[in-house]
Amino acid sequence: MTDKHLLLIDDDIEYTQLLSEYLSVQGYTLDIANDGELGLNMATSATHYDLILLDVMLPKLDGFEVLKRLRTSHLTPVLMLTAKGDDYDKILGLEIGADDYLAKPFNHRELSARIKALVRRMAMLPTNSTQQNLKLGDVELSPSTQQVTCADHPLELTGTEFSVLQLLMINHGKLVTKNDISEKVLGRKLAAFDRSIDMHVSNLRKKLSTYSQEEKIKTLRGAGYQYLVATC
Amino acid sequence: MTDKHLLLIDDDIEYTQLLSEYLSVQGYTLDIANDGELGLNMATSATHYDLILLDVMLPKLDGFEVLKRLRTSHLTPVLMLTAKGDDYDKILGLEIGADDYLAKPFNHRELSARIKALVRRMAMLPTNSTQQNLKLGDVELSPSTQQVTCADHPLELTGTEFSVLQLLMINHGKLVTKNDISEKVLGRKLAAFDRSIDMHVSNLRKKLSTYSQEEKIKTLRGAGYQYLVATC
DNA sequence: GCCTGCCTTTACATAAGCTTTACATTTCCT
DNA sequence: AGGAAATGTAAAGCTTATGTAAAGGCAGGC
Repeated sequence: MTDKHLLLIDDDIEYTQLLSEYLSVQGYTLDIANDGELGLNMATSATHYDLILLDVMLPKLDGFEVLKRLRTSHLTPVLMLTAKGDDYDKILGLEIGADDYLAKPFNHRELSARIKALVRRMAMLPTNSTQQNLKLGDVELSPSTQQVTCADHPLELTGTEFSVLQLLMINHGKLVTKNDISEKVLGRKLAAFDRSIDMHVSNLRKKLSTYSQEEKIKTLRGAGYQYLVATC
Repeated sequence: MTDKHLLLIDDDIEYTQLLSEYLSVQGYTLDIANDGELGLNMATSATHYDLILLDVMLPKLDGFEVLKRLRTSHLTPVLMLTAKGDDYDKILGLEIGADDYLAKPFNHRELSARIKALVRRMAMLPTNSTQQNLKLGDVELSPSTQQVTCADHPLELTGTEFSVLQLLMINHGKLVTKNDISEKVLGRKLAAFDRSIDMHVSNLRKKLSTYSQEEKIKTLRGAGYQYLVATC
């Protein structure tokens, strides 16, 4: 039913077996790593995990260290587990980027409920990563080369224009508020009377219109902008 | 620094005062509701909350009920609090849509860490994604795309019209007073002889009637308006 | 130091849409 | 029925958001 892919990093082999069975029944696919090093490798591999269950006490690389290193490159949600009921541990874990924390021994149904809650919430995130190539209608955007083409003609975009277009394309069909654009692209809150975003959008439209007639960026007055999905 | 807006729903006034102070220092803006009904109202008002802290034991409407009703229209993250350490409660809360659960008495720093973790994760979402899509009869409303369709035909609504319709649809079957509409949509009290709401409703009706005959918005004279539930 | 490119600000025209006005119509009360 | 109050709505008025050209400013490169 759920078909979500989880990674469990825990050195207690008996325990992992048990959890594995329990979570399989719930409809999750579960991979297991019995030490921190392997766990980190798997977590950062090409395999996409929807959620990582991470024990704190681990051989080779402890849970905090795994989390810290994972967070340098990945935003995968992490639920930490620990034998200690130590508050300090909890707080530290959450501070350095864990999404939830559960002290052993825990009720399996609580674990299951917390997993479900996290997965449910994560499903709301836009699926596209910022690394992915995007193609919508006659517009193609390639993050690796910073290149955008419209009807096969390359466009000369500035870095900011590129980022704005990318954000709009990732969220195509959806409203993207000016404040979101400002925060994500310019790294600052939208101030009153700040017209920068309008200008970048205006410039984008001008460049996009060079090789294509159809309107691509729609204004939602009082709200923001929206990249129109191809109607064909 | 954070500047995040939280809503605390808890009837223990002393306790809320304390938490309020504590969280203010952390840089959060905190609104407080001392009963479930008020809390639900505030949570569904035009004010956007980044996170709701919800006690289970509440006068008028208990925490579970508040959460259930909130979730019919909003996906705002909720952290539940409870005096009981009851696992069953926790699981129930998480099942019906809470994002986290903390048993009282808790370490303030743990609360703070969990809030931070949730807010951090939620910051990755587009702003308007915390509102549910609504569908009643042949009318569909989608906050993320700011799109309303009637019998599968898209309607061109203004921002205000959209918000009025959303409010009416959220409270379908119930009376929504003009003052409520004015406060939640326009952000101001309804003044005498103010006909704005009437006009917005009038325009809405006109647009809705384009593709559908049945009356959708009923006038309750002297009181307000009501979105009629589909009779089929 | 001086380009050069790009982001931001300024300024103004324009358009969108919210509010007000005015009047017709309906409802309710006595 | 008569009248007051509330509502429906077209149209005018007004406020504000937006589009965009042009000027200003800032930083990196040569």
